[in-house]
Amino acid sequence: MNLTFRQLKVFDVVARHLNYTRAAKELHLSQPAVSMQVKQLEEQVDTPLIEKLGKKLYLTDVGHEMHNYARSTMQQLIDLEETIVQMKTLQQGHLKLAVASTANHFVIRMLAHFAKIHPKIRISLEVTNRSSLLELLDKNQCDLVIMGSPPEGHNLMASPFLENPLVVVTYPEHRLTAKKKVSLKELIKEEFVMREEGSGTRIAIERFFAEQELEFKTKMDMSNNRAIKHAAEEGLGLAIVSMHTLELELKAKTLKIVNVEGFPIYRHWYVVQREGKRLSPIATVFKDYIMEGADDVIEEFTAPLYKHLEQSAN
Amino acid sequence: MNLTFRQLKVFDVVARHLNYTRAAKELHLSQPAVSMQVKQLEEQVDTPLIEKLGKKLYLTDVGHEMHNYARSTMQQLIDLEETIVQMKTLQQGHLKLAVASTANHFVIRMLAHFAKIHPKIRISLEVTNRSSLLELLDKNQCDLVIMGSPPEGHNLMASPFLENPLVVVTYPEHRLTAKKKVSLKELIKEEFVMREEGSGTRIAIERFFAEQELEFKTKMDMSNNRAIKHAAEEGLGLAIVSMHTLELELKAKTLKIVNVEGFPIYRHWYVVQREGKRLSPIATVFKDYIMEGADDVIEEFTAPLYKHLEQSAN
DNA sequence: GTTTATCATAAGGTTTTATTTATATATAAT
DNA sequence: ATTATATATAAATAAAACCTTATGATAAAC
Repeated sequence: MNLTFRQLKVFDVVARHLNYTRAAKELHLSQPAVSMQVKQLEEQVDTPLIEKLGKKLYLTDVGHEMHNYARSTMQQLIDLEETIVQMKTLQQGHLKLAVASTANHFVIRMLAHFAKIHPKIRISLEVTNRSSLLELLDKNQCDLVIMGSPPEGHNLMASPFLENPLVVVTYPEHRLTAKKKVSLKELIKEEFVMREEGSGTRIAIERFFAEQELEFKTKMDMSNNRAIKHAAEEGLGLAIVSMHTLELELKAKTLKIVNVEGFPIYRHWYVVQREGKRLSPIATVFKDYIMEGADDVIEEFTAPLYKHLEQSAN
Repeated sequence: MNLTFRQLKVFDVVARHLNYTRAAKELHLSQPAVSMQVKQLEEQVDTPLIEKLGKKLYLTDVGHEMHNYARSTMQQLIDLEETIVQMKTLQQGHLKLAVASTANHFVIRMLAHFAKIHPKIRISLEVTNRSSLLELLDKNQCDLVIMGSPPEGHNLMASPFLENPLVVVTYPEHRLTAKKKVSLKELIKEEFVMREEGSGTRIAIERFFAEQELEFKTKMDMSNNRAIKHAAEEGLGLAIVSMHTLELELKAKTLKIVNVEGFPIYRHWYVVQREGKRLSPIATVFKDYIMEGADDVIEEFTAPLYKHLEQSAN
């Protein structure tokens, strides 16, 4: 059976009017054109759909079935069109994000704002570690990833959108917090609580010390950023973390920034996507938002943090 | 937007495989043919449906929507086809009936009429005794059975559709036929020609006399209704039979109804089907016909009979 | 009986569609 | 760097779909 939408469309009009001539007028066609469409449809199902008694037309039983089908299918098509338009105009859509756990906190802030601007958009957010992020990108299971130090050469396109200061922190009573300036030599006498090898933060820190031709002592390493901060609070060692993860701890004064020479280490946060990937409309908009439109929200978030940074230098 | 079913069909296969080459194989087409169908579909909605990252294909969001639509519409089309085939079988179907021999005569009248309404229907009619009827039903070898007193608890569904008067008959010159009213006491002095034990008619008669706490004398019993009537004509005894079997004999005046107190015994004719059996379309139609549409034919058949009944009372 | 309205049929032509082969391009694997 | 695999593009063509005009047929209305 090989129907055409044209046949269904024409048949629908005929079935509504039960009159070929008037149907032809509605369709701006000649009457035979209409008759032929119906006839072809009847040939497809090998059954009469319309029956002529005297001068009047009637739908046969099969004709009624066909009419139902035609209307249903055409309505679904209209719905589909609507959905597509909505997706195109961002009144609908699904934004699939994944973020590094260290970025979680401030990304959620941005998302809260973004969601208000686009209330009908559905958002999925996956918070996970570096390797899972890369896997998600590879499998095309998310639109965009936000992370600290994207690897190169993975067919990825990374755009920095915000500086990401790494700072040294410890519990407030630590003797170094009282100092106006701590030299690197002094610093490396301390023991550190670190992110695991291979993590973005760890790589950045290793590179930094390597450039200074210094080595640091790792007391513990763990993969959870919150656990690291907690360890620092408990005095297990100094921690080097993104300042953006410290909002709560600085406010509650459970941690304090140590003003070390050469710190903060300025890295960046990146929006990452697969090279060649055509972003969905909503993903495009979100990326633009991150790169340009979210300044206010970011400012609001980072300003208090930078204040703490200034304080540590006084 | 002017899609074609072809595009949807091809797109569905591609969406399932996410691989043009394999889709082409399934469709017995060249690979470019497939690519082009998809491309045309994309042009229709003016949005990419499939995206290629590296060597792998993925559906876009809109692609997913389209895929849903395609599958839904095609499934509906399959359903429609099925429905149409079923409807068509109404015009080429096969109605398999079985009737109790006593019902034979008037059922054939109905069938003659029904066959005129549905000229392309093939009809099988089996006329047989009660136990064979039940066996046919049990083996699902017929659609419907028409009989007098369906047994209960055999997973059967029986619908009464016509009253079935049992009357006492004998040859016209019998002394009882002259009487205006014959009492039951008088009746049981007579000898009877009966249907065999276990037959529907016999069961009904036995029940009737048991309720009256009377006993009747069986001179002969036989399984053939026509033989019973013949025996009654020959004066071997009174017969109690369904009035519906008497059309010829009453007309030819070879038998006459005796007006006995409490007679006729009103039983019913039933259409019987296996419980849970999905009747074929044509069987459904025939059952509807019996239950409602055949009134005229039945009336035409029974009216003369009831006249004979009235006469016997005068 | 004639007219009118309506559908069916036929012939003809234009456009669109479906498909193939051949070839180019791109990616991943070796 | 080369090869193998998959998709994209182009050109050609055969088939079909679609529509029109002209005409025939039928039933109801006048």
